Amino acid sequence: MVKPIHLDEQLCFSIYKAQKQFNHFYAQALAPFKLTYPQYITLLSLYEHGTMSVKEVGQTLALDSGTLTPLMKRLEKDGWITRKRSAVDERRVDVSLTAKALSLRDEIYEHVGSCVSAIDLSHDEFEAVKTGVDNVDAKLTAAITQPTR
Amino acid sequence: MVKPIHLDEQLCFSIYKAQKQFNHFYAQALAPFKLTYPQYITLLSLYEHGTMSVKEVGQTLALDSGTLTPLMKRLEKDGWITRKRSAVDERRVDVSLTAKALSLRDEIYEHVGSCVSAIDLSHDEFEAVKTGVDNVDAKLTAAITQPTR
DNA sequence: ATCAATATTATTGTACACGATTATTTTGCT
DNA sequence: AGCAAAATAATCGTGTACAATAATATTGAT
Repeated sequence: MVKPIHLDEQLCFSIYKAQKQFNHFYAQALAPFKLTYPQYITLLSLYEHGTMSVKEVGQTLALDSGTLTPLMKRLEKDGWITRKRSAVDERRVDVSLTAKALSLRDEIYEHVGSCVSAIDLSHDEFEAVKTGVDNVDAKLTAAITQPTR
Repeated sequence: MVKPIHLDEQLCFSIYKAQKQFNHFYAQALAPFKLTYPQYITLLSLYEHGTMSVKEVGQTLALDSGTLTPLMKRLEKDGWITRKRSAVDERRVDVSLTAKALSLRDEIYEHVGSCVSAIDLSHDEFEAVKTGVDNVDAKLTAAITQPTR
């Protein structure tokens, strides 16, 4: 007497698909800048907080060095950021935005903003979904750290 | 006069993080079976629909052969599925569940079900979030195929 | 001051994801 | 029948993710 699991009734699957659609959406929106979505949110975090260590960027994005180190190297190669060992603490690598990144900031904001507003989603629904998803994320975090019973 | 973009106010970022948490959650839940989340949903689809071609599986999961071919080979190596060229249409590769997969089905359903119920989420909120996310997914799909204006 | 514990980044290995291309087979048009 | 167009998988290249490990630097307790 086991209840069958139907894929289309799974919240995880809805979120899995929506995340892929967002990726696709941002791939189009960011194409003029030749940025991927993870690269874009890395820049967003740096625009917001200024120069940070790799660790600190990782905390804002929930990513570790295994993901960020190669991603940062690509951003550096494409002239968006610079990476420099901290003189104060030689373990740290400080990541800073280049003049190019700073000068293109408003253009990115404007272009992405116009693409996003093309999604026909009311402010209220946006907020409702975001609150709900954030809550699910929190519940998952609690369920993961906690033993399952 | 460009409005700044704050990462934590972005719905895409909430969904991005929630998807990663689900991945983490299922990695724990599926550890006894040595399955990843994408492998798990592939089995779910096969449990639901029976033998299908790679193309058909791809349609149920929104994945293409570039992802599925190597994933299927791993599932085959681990004894979950068999792959066979269709006799009727030599272009197709039919994917079928093995006796192992069929015999473990209820065990997987039960174990995953108990893990999921450990997430403290009311039925109503579950439905509300899922409906909202599905709607966002649909709006994104419309925004992508449609030109941005 | 010493040295074990800790912190930070980089590296390695495995597994997706997906666009683009290739190889093979089937279908549809004449 | 003959052949261009379409369909299906596989392959290749690039870019995440993340666990585990390694390498180096810092801190803290004695």
